[in-house]
Parts: sequence; C-alpha cells; structure tokens
Amino acid sequence: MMFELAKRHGSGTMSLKDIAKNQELSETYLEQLIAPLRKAGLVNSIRGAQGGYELSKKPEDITVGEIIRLLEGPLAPSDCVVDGEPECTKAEYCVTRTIWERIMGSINNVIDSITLRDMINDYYKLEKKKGEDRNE
Amino acid sequence: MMFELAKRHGSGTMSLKDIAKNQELSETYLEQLIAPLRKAGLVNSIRGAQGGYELSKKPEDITVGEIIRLLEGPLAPSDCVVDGEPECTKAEYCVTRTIWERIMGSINNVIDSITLRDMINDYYKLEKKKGEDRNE
DNA sequence: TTGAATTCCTACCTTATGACTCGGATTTAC
DNA sequence: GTAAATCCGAGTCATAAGGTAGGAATTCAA
Repeated sequence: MMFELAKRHGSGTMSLKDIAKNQELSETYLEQLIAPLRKAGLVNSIRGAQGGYELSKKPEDITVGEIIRLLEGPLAPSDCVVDGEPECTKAEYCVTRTIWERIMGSINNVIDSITLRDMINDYYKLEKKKGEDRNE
Repeated sequence: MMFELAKRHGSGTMSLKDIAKNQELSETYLEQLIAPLRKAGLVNSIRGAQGGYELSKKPEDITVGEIIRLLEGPLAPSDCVVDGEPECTKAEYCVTRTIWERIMGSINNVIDSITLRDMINDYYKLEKKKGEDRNE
C-alpha cells in the first residue's frame, strides 16, 4: 500500500478502492492497515467524495523500517529485548538475550536502510529487465 | 537446552529432568523440543535409567542457526522467499521480495556466526563481570 | 528379576496473533 | 441531496506457539 502511494506521490490522492484494485487486497482490510499510518502522520487523508490518501513526506524520507514497526510493533524476536520489560534474572537468559539483540539490530539495520524511493527504483529496474527478457 | 548441554559437554549425559530444573521449564515441553534435535543428529540420547542426552559434536561445531532452523523451520519472513514456493507474478511483490530476502540473509548471517562455544564464552564473561560488580 | 529412572511417541489443549470482514457513522465534492 | 469516500469498533477465522497428558519401551542397579 505504501509503495502504491509512493509511486503516486506528487500527483494527488489515491483512494483505498484504487489501491485495493491494484494490489488485489480488500478495501476493508487496507482500512485497518492505514489507520496507524495515518495516526503516526506518515500519510494524509482527505475525507469525503474524491478524497483519498497521500504520503505526507517524500518517498526518500520514509523508510520501510518506520512502516513495519508501526504495523507490526517493536519487531522483537523475544520479550526480554523489548524496552521497558523487566530484565530477566537468569544468567543463561542473558546469553541468549545478546543473540536476540544482535538479530534485532541486523534486521533494523536492513529495513531502516531502505526507503520507499529505493523500492520505486528497484521496481523500475525490474520492469526494464522484464522488457529486455521478452525481447531475447 | 542446547546451551545447558554444551556447558556439560565432555562430562557425560544429562537428563531432561536436570535441564528442566536448571532452566525452569517443564520436562514434557523439553521432550517436544529435543525430538527434532535428536532426529537431526545434533544430540545423542541414551535410554533407560541413568540415561540422558549429550551433544553429538563439539560446542564449537554447532551453530545457533542450525538449532533455530531445526526448531522453527526455514525462518522466512514471507512465504514467497521459501524455496520451492511458486514465484509470485506481480511486480510489486518482487520488490518487497528482495527486502524479505535481505532481511532473511542478515538474520542467517548473525545466527550462523554464533556457535554454542561462543555462548559459553559469553556466559563466563558475564559471570565474571557480575562478580566484579558485587565487589565495588 | 524386579523396580525405578529415563527416553520415546501420539495426541490433545489453550491462548495469542495475523489476517480479514461487517455494519454503520461521518465528511465532503458535485 | 446524494454518492463517494474516510473513519470507527467490533467480530470472525485459521494457524502457530507453547505447553500438557498418558502411556509404551528401554536400561541400569540393587
């Protein structure tokens, strides 16, 4: 959905109906997904007829990490690495904890380094490659 | 559990009852977990009274990645990156697919680089540090 | 040779979560 | 005024994680 809005960025709003059609997802489902994105200010909404949604910032200023964390929560592989949780007392756990932390760090590293702009670039690269493949 | 067996490595077998006590987990639960590890040959089992389990290889030759994949499956964040699944047809999906692949790669990178020996070393380092903290 | 300790096996239960639907209230362009 | 859209709260459904129960098979040790 955010990719769809990113492609459209700069040319007005897009309704859930259109996104649903493009992505073969139900409108009602997308409604659920976009609520937290709106509340977090990643998208602007315009109500009423001819309304819709648009990114509130440029695609290069929105990372995949922001989006995923908003929709999926802190993305922690284990409770004990979530900030605010009480530290576990057993030494063994702390050993596995450092593993969880390293995993989490590496995931965040990847998703925070990819912006919607990167996805758009990848998309056009893939499209171009497909065209060339067909001509061989 | 595997950490527990690794600490014990070289000094005979260890029963699930002991592991359960040390890790505050139920014996029956551990039974479930160890079955695939045994079938995959990571641990040897000795049945009957005074029986138990032991690692089948040295701690430095068992990675956390092996263990996790055995217990949790291919560890893919999305179906479309699982080997053998039919490729999805929509270009948009392929763009997100490359993201999943990068995430998966980075996770495997981390967990395949950590062996049980590393965990033991970390454990003793933490223990030492705790002792020092108490003396301050 | 008996009994206790232990692994092994199959099946079940419970709870949380992700994915998704439904019905309706509200807003706004035309 | 009405159709097109966003908003909102609740409910459904399938699946998986985490865990339990009961008992059969194996082996040591007294």
